[in-house]
Amino acid sequence: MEQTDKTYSIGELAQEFGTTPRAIRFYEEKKLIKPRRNGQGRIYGRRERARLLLIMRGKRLGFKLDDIKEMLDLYDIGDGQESQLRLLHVRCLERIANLKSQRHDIDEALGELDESCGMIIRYLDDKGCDTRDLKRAPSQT
Amino acid sequence: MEQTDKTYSIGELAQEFGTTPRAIRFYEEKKLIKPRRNGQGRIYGRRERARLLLIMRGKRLGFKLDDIKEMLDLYDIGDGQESQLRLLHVRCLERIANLKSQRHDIDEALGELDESCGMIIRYLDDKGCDTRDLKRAPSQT
DNA sequence: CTAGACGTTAACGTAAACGTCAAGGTATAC
DNA sequence: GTATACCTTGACGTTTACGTTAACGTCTAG
Repeated sequence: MEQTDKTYSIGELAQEFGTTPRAIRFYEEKKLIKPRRNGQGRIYGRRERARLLLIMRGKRLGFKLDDIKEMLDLYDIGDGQESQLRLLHVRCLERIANLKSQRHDIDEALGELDESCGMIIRYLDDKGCDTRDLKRAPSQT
Repeated sequence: MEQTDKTYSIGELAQEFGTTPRAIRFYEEKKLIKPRRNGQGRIYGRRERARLLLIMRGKRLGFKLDDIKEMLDLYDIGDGQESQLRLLHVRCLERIANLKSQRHDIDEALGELDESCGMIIRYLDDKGCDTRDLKRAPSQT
């Protein structure tokens, strides 16, 4: 029989997820997690670990903690699933639209910046300055 | 002879640049602009208007006010120009790298989000739910 | 016994760019 | 005179996700 009830300390989880104890306590303060208690100490089980995983993922995707909390809460009720998944789907679409808009803004800014660089170089060239060093590393990445 | 010394009130400039008087005063507080005074009233001339233009442009490009201030200050000294333009060039390159990195993060998030949407739909499909409405508007924009 | 390593709560600090009062001056229109 | 619109300074509020003390408890090694 395997031990299926492994538990973790706050420090362990922090390391595992590349964050800090402070952050994890913060999530608790924000009601995203609710670990068991051993007196004053916190004990995290598989369930809490899983939630943390979802939290970190949500953060990577750029959701706010409030949004993540909403999703987790839905997941918790876990009954009618369908409407919950639909809401999740909506949230994802919203986020996608948001990100696409951001990417668009970034592309525009990149365009302007590229122009600016060009203008600067041309200006310096005209003045007879040495601009060879500025011409390295064009637009890549 | 044309009147080459047109002046503006704070409200006029705010409107023209699609911002608010509060914001413009804030830029002053941050030493980005220094309008003349008529007693307690602020008077903006062409020079100030031009600076505001640069500020708004800087903001569009995602520079922080501190960075913008640095650039404006350089522009002000306006003597050795060359080293100043070089610094400006560096700032632009930095910003470009930054934005490209951001865009990369966004693309990754978009990938994950797209997957998520797919998973949700497949899951609901499997459960025999009607997902036709979720399938509209795929990935465009 | 004592030092370390880890944990705890509580509460204030931080960054960025303004928003939002409060409380009043000034100038124009009627 | 008075209503109206625009201006002023000053100062605290907002948002988000924690960081950073302070001051103290707990457990294990030596």
